Amino acid sequence: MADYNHTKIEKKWQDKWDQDQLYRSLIDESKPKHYALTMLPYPSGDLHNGHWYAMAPSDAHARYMRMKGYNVLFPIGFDAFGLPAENAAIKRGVHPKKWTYKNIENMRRQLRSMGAMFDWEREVVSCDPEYYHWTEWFFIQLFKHGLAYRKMSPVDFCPNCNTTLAREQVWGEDRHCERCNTPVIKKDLDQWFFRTTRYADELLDFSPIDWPERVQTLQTNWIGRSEGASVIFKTVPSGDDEQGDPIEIFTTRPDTLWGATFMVLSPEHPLVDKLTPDDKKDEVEAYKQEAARQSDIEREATDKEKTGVFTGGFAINPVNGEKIPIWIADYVLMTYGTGAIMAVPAHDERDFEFARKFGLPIIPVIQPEGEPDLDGSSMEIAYIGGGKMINSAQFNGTLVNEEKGRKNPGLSAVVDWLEAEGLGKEAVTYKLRDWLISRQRYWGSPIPMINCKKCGWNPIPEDQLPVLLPDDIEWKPTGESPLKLHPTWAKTTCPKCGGEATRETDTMDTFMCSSWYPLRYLSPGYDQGPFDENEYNYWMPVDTYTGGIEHATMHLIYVRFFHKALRDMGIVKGPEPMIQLRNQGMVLGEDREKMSKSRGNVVAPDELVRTYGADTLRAYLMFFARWDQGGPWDSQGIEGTVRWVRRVWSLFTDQSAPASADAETLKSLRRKLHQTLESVTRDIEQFQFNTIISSLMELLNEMYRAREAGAAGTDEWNETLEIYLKMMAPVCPHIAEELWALNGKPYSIHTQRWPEADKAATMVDEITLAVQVNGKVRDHVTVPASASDDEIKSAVLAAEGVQKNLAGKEPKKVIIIKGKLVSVVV
RNA sequence: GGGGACGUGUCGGAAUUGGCAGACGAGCUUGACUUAGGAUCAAGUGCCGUUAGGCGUGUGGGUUCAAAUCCCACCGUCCCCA
Repeated sequence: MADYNHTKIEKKWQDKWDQDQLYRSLIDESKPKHYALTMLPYPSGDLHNGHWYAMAPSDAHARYMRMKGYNVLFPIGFDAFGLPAENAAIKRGVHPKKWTYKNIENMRRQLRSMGAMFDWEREVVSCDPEYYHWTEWFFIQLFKHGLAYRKMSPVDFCPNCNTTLAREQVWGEDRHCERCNTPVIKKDLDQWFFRTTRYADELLDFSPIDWPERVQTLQTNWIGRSEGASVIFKTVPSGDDEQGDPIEIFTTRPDTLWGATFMVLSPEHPLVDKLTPDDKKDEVEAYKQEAARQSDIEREATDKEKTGVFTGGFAINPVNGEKIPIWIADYVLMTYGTGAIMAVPAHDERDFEFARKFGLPIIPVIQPEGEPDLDGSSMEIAYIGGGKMINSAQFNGTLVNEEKGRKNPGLSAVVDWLEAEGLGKEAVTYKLRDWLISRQRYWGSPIPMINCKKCGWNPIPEDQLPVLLPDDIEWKPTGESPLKLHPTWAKTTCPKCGGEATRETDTMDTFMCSSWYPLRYLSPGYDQGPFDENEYNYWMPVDTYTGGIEHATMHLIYVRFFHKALRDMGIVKGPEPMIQLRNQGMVLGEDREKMSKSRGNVVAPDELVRTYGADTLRAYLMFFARWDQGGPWDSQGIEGTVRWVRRVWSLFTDQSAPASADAETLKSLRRKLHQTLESVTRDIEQFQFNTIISSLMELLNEMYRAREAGAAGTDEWNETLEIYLKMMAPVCPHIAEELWALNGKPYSIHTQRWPEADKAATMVDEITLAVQVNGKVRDHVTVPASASDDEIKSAVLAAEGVQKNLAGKEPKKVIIIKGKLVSVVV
């Protein structure tokens, strides 16, 4: 038999599968559907090992589902808008469009070399006008339903490059520009937002979906729901009786209102200037400047030395009429709650530190039961726990526990009272913010909006979509959207009054493109809408979604928000777009660092495919680490997988040994086969790819031994060969197909049914039990599988190792774990 | 600072979720074949010990007949925080 030539075999079958449209996925009502989706790549130009690591196992799972009898859709496409294309244009003068499509061309070739079951007829490219037509259309639908709105918002801006920066272009603790290292500043621009916050509560409900606990935790923290109350404080700016603007605060602890001894505003709070008398202005202004320089994480860090400035203004605590000073401090963020807090130093760590540092009064209002009375002047730390309310007028004695929100009796009672008195109301805030989608960029989907001096902002009529990106653009990093500098593009007429008007020149965040791409795969050429209803009804929702966990708080929230918004507009159905989510880990370089060109630790899959073949690379990627954890690449380690594939080849192509095996050999071969089938089936369903390969290796070793014992040619042997290839097919599709054909089986192995394990074959006649005496293994006994507890017990007590260790004593207890071990307690 | 994940041989990892720790593979050692070996095949490989046996899943404690797995404290590593 010929040697294993992976290059020839892989080419041969890829061509044949292509020609036969083996992976074309069409609606087939006679079969259950399975929509398997892997996150679409950004066309950076080179498919890296991370892509293979994500996609090859996903493909194996999709192939398994197909063999299980599902009609499987496993599409692929390109998330093709984005900043790198524009950077290439600025640096090298290549047009983003040209750069992107050239990269896509190369990546298509690389993706094909993987031998995945992608249906290429369904490929989508998000920068195609046929695609972004509908990205724009969705924007208009969101706008029409009040989910898109315009608001002033700060952007990161590099004063040296004179340009707005994306978040990923801002680096380091000091937040500097990636290109020139200048610290960035904030600049306010009018921008478009989507109302993700409207869905905050629904996004917290994961009950309809099977997503990893970790992603649920990340999203829950990101959304950051907290229950409490909003309370209005009146102000007296200069300390006399003159009425100032009221300040609304949000607190999760309204039960501690009586302990509020001062108030803290975020330095950015709009009322700061009004509250500050002239003699304090310089000091306050200086502090504001300083605070603006820091990141939110730094500002919120509780281990940081507290800083702040007294504004000179005062507020009236509405529950007791006390006049309390208003400070500003960087630990209060304008972006959370109302940007203002009441400070209760006795019961909040940060307020406590602040009060101690600046000598502000500390009044305990919660007394822990069974403890000495708290004393504000001698307390060493804030008391956070529950207890009885004190110093709180009519609420004295009310119980406060550690629960949050309404579940806390004291808190609930105070909220009811605040509402009855008109002093405040129950409130919920979220850390989640509305999604800012404007980008001052060229290479993105245009925002299909027109601004008219008379009629304001209106969407472009839908029959005029898509708004096309112009090709003739100049590349100057000016800080403005390149579209703004185009001489004619922005000039248009108002769709309402027909007068002169201008187009929106910002483009959309590319997460907008990826928020709906599963829908476009359904019918990529469809021009009557974003997708064909028939295809939708058959395929959606996505059954299995795979990709990196790094998208947990971005793409994976946006895609859920988007679906829920579309559902409320009647465009899609169901509570969620993706039922099952599984995340792979990351392949690190051999130096255990993240792979990157600058570190020079990148492993190129093209080269590995050339050397070892796609099948071996696929198998090794599944074998070398836990899929959900990832790990460092080991260029030596792949040799084990190389040997395995070669040994498979060699066993299947050389079966010349005679058939003269004894019954026990054949029985145990068959037992191992069906045990392996059970574990491989279980593992593939649980995305535990590494143990699939180990099980197949173990079975192969057993097969070699059985062949040595003369098993070749027997029925059991032939059954083993057939099932072995079927189990191997999802992992190594090419070699499985080749050996299948060489063994004279009907094309294609990939349309075969996944075999069912023969439960009876996995059973053993005799079982060997480990025997423990006082927790230590002292002997083993072999008993018939059908032995009763009494029979096992007498066999165990007769065993030499047990006798020896009992030393004549009577066992107190004998615990029998069926099929495993027996524990004798003396 | 907060939130989360993790810690098993020289290395990657396994352990059917409380039941014989170290499957499978890499590496290493020895041997066979060989002009040759970075090919292939065979045997061995957690630590201590000549054996009997003892010890062993980051450290210390606890629960249990039984703990890598559950609980508590500590140490360490990694990830996330618009």
